[in-house]
Amino acid sequence: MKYDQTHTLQRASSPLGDIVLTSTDKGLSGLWFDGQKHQPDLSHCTPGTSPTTELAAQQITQYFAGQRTHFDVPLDLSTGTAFQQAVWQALLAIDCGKHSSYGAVAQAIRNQAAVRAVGAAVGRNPISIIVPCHRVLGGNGSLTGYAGGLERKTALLK
Amino acid sequence: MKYDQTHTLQRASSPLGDIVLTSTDKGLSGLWFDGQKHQPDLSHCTPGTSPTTELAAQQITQYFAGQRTHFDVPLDLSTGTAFQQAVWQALLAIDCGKHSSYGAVAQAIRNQAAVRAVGAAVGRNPISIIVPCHRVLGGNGSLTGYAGGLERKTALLK
DNA sequence: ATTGACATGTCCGAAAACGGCTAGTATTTC
DNA sequence: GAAATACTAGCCGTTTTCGGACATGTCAAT
Repeated sequence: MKYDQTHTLQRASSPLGDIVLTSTDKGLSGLWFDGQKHQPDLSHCTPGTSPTTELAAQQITQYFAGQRTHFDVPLDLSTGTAFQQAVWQALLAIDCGKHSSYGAVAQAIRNQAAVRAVGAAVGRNPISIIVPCHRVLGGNGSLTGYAGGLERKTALLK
Repeated sequence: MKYDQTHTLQRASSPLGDIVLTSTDKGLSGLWFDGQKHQPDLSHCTPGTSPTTELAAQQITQYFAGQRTHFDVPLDLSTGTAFQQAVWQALLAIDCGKHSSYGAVAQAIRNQAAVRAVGAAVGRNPISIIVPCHRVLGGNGSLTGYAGGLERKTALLK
């Protein structure tokens, strides 16, 4: 996946490491930990800030400070396929403090059998933290994987 | 083994501890001492009473009072495998006051060699007391085991 | 075009373990 | 010697465990 020049790119830092934010005119389009897995090619983005990235960075800071459990930044998830968007939308329904499983998500999008595909889609989540991909555990409650590293996943589940 | 909602579940008490009775429309399907071994999952039963459980509870009371040596409650043993049902049927043929052995039961069901399997089946007897699993002793007349505890077994052999 | 690898979960078959045993040999006891 | 224990190895249905196979959507690499 290549993000084009219409994406604004801003850098910031967090207790769990530096992060990168990107946005389009439709909303926040990306949020990755530095050097995490599945990070797309951002070389064509125009560095800088935008109201959206600024707002997101601010809310992320509050979130890590424990002063926020819910985000209200406009999101632009149009980069994914229809299936991926459905999965990511389902993730947004998991409230702070709750968990889910890959099977449950598959059920939520009425595609019971696509459990494995859900796993792949969750892994490609472009907006860490805000789209709570870290709240998805294995069916038996076990931590399974995280594009940013398992230690970050456990930290986010505090 | 899981007992479904079609089973009615009633509680009662006896000199040897509290007991649980379950029934279907075909007859009494279970009778266990509270918390005994091999008790199946009863969480899906509908609590309440039925003519069958009432009758059984009444006859059990009489039995413990020494006023009864034989039961005539309709039984539903369909929960077990074919082998288990055969064993349980064989147990019903042991009159009050008499004993048998695992080997003898094996012989009774024409499966001479399945002595050990008989032991396992006897242990899973779903209807304590009425199906007299406590009257089965070791080949040398020794008490061997009882899902509800050996002390109950000796007490029942009074 | 094809293939293979994934942040999984379910199902089915085969294999192994586990008993409310027993009869047959060893070892111990008088 | 005889009689009490102790260990052994078969017996067989059930239960538990384990190992594949499979389904699904995407992406990266042939």
